[in-house]
Amino acid sequence: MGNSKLYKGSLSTIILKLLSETEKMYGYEITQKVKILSHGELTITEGALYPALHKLEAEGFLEVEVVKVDNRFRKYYKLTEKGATETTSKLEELNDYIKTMQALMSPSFNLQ
Amino acid sequence: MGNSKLYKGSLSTIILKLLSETEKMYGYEITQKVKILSHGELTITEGALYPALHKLEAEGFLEVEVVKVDNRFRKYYKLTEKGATETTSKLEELNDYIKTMQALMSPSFNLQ
DNA sequence: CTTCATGCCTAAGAAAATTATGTATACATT
DNA sequence: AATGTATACATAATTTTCTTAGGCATGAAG
Repeated sequence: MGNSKLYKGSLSTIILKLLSETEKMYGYEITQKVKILSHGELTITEGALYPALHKLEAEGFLEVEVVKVDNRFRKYYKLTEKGATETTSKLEELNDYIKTMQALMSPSFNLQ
Repeated sequence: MGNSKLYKGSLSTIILKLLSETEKMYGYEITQKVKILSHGELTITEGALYPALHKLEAEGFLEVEVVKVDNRFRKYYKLTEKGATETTSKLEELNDYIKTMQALMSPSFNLQ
């Protein structure tokens, strides 16, 4: 377990998708959720996550709300409208990629 | 067409898989085959392909045979034994990744 | 004689990870 | 009291792997 490789380019799609379902989440929560949903197959490193969140925010896809909980602060992220649109297009892109890869991996299904 | 994004990390898997089916191929041939199999969805740029081929060769996964055809030379690549093993593990890795992504993208299927 | 297809190549730069830290709180264990 | 683990944020250096943009050469078609 814990060894499914993260293909570069898919992290932002994962973040957006999770936020399209949970309204608002903070970074650490995202890493835990990914572990659970992937049954321990995928670990999001913090060195990848936080820069990705900051970039999505800078692009206007996420907005932040800082909340103090138990004397610790959390930065909750949620989708903007622009971010919701982006999520749709990222998901489509991922599905296209998976279809394309399956076509390449199963060439016998593609003889015309 | 021609806009399916190449997720970083998948190119070597594509090359290995194609070579596991066609015995020997040269670079240009690989770019054309990918276009056909992906129905024009995916274009492998030469700037990505040739360095990737050289790396796979350096790692001992491919071996080269230079052939002169029509006064032009071609570099045919074929899998080594080590390369065949690597292909199997790369394909498994890709399948795991796709399964994991589908789990993340369809969380309703993952409630325990 | 210019363009397109075939066929190889590399260099500069960007994108997006990994790896390795650093900071801080709080709780449990030794 | 000291250490480790979990929570929670962050950045810096490095590596991997692309994209973009070019170069070189042959041969056919226009």
